[in-house]
Amino acid sequence: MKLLVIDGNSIVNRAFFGMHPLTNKEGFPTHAIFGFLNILRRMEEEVDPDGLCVTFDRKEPTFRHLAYEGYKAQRKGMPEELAVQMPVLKQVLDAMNIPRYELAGWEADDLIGTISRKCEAAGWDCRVATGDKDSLQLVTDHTYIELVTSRMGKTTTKEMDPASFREVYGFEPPQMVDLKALMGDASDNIPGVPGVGEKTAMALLHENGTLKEIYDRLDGETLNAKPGVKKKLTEGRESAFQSFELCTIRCDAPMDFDPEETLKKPVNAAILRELFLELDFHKLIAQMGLEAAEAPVAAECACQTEKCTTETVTTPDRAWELLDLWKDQTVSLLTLPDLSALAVCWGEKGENAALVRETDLPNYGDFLKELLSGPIQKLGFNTKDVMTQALSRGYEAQGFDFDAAIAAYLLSPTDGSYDLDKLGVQYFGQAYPPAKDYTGAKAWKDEESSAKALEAMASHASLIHALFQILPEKLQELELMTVYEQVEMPLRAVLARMEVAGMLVDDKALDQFGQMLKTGIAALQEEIWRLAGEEFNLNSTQQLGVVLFEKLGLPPVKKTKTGYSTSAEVLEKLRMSHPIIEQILEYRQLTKLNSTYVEGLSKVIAHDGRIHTCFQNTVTATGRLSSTEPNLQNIPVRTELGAKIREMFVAPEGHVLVDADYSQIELRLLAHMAQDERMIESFLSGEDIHARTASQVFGVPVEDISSELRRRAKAVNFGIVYGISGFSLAQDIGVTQKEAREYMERYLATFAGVREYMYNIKKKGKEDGYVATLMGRRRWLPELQSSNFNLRSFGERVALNMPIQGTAADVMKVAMIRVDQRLRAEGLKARLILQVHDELIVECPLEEEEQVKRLLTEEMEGAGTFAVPLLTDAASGRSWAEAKG
DNA sequence: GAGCAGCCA
DNA sequence: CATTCTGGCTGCTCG
Repeated sequence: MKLLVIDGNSIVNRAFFGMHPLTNKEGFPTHAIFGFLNILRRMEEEVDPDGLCVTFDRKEPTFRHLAYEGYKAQRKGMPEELAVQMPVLKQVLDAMNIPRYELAGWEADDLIGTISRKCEAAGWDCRVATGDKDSLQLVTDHTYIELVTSRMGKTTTKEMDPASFREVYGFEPPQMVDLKALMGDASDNIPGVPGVGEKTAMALLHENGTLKEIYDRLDGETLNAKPGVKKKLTEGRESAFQSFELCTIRCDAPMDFDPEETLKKPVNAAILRELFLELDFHKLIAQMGLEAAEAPVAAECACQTEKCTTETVTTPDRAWELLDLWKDQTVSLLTLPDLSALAVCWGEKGENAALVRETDLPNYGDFLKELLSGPIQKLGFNTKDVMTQALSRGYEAQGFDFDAAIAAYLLSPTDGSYDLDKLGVQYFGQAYPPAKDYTGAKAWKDEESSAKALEAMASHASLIHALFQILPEKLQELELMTVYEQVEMPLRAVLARMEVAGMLVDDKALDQFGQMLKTGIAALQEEIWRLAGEEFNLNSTQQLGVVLFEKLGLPPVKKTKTGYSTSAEVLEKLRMSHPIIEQILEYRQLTKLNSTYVEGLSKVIAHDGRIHTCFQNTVTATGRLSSTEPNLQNIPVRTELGAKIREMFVAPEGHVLVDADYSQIELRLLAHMAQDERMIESFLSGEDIHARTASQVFGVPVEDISSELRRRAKAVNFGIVYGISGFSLAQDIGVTQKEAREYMERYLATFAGVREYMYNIKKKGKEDGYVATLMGRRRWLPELQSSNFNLRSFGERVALNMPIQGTAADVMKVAMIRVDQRLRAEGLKARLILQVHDELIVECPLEEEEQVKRLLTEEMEGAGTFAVPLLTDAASGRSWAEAKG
């Protein structure tokens, strides 16, 4: 076991003086608290302790002051700005349930010394985070000092164990006291031996070991030192020994301390959230998952609060006995991604756990099939992946009526990941073994780690049980049940079928295309090297920057954090300045296509000749899906050469791909949500929306709109949905900022409903703390409360965009469920194989082509009813390129 | 692993 | 006053 002790005063001082000042919106200074929490969180991550506590000094005089009136005499009290933060910091620590220790008459150092020795006595290791080098005297084999230093706003820590201490100082940790007794310490007003500085002190210590020995030898006239030094020592004797007393950290402070009491406990999320809101620590609220915290959680988790009964199932008899037992109850199930091991929990609180491994149980496959596809009601986690695995084994998983990952995602879609250990802390304030214990690369490498992995799986499975007790209620409260039940849950099976179906690739053609690219790349590289006059790594932006902007002397248009920018945007501006630029742009295009698409895709073609992407349904902040391994949602289309990649995605013999996409779905939803009469009318008229916008905004008849005006209107239309600024619009369409602002102003004057919507949604977002889609999917927006302009502006853009992008995502998901349902109901062989945000692709036999086109159009257009119709374009062909129409 | 670059809706 | 348009994923270099 390991304890992390934070030297409160020392760290808060580092934070206060080492950081740029910060206040909340009322002007109350907050950066000492902010910095302290950052350091605390970082130390916790680095040290990974079992227990955690903080010590503080008190303002009362200590025994040192009483013993020596000069002690720390000239030291000033803390600045007012820092002093006012101390009580709030202590409130925060209390809300985090981190024990803090302070004792009148004693310094924090002494408490740390005492705590460290009591820790060691209890068999614990101790880590002390402090900025104070005096503490180094405490270093032992079981107590290390995490020395925190801050410079230029950056804090770094160095771990000092006995070895590293010796390396730095050349003597043993306790000798720190002797050193300081000799040298003194001006800042603490400790005199030491007047006239003896660091060099002399070090030399004396190296030769004699301790202060006591030095004086013993001085008295016995065996001390090896210059006469001057001996004189100073003789005169400074009393001062030296007094300093020795003052500098010695006491390890016997009168305090009751048991390391057990520092074991991590649940944070009081509700109080902590209040405090953080008050302090404007919105990012911390998000990082610690406190957005939805309202009241302390009542439910508890069996495996953490009481002993789980865990068994390992190794015989078919017992396995089938359990299957029979589970028929009448709801069990929670946690599987490895490849289903090669699983944990099942059952009982009132999930207090019984069964662990099953493919390697341990004969007929594991049959057991798994019965468990997944049989009548047992299951609570799961990432159940779409389980469904995919089941399908690829030839049967359908069913009875998964709860998915803790999806529930947690809907409750807070910006958390990034939903590992069960994280959810345990977030919702129960309890520490769980990390998910890495069973998903990590080395999790099953030997018996010991396997045992650990199984144990972790059992406790996580019981956590799913506990989450089932509270998350549905929260979904209900936050009006997320509709999206959960009507969209996300039924969508899982659709996605699983799509993943298993995959998309056929013409690997021969892909390979040929790659050969062609490689030839082109080699030629371009030679030519670029020739033009540059040297050979260099073209893929290195750094080397390229040197060649372009130093050797060839081209003007560096833009800089990045690390040097010159060589982005396409910059190169485009330099096109006319040097023939090399053209070649580099060409080279970039070819290498991108070859490495990301030709080689990237070739790597993931499965044995069936198809590519099976993985759709992520708990990733995006807006409710969209994402696609990985590979990402099939970013296959090139804009350039002629890039679009060739789409020719490689094909239908099998006798089949065809049908592609349908929504036409301007986001703008249509904006028209609906803003209830903007003019925009609604524009869509109802059925004319080209961008030309129509141009006509309305620029006051020119539609038939007189030039392609340039249309292009600009289109950019404004897109920009509005993203919450664009004049600057970016100007960049986008190549006009001055002034003109861009004029366009926006005219646009908003024309579409007054949109202007009002933009204002209202930001206001509502700020009041409610979140924005939502028409179906109720939410995104929390603490950024809207920020006093930081950039952060707040970001929040405002998101407030505008999320309801639109998110509603479009909801509509598409509903469409997918409907399409899948109808394809199956009508007994067609056609199957959905891909979704690209506003586009669906179905693979079907030739004879179903027309029927599928109609079906797709009907189900997509009928997926929602709004003030304007949803329209789709559908086309078909032998390849994706052809089907795109 | 961070930063850059570039692909998509 | 600076800062500047939403949401994603992958490949490459470099420390």
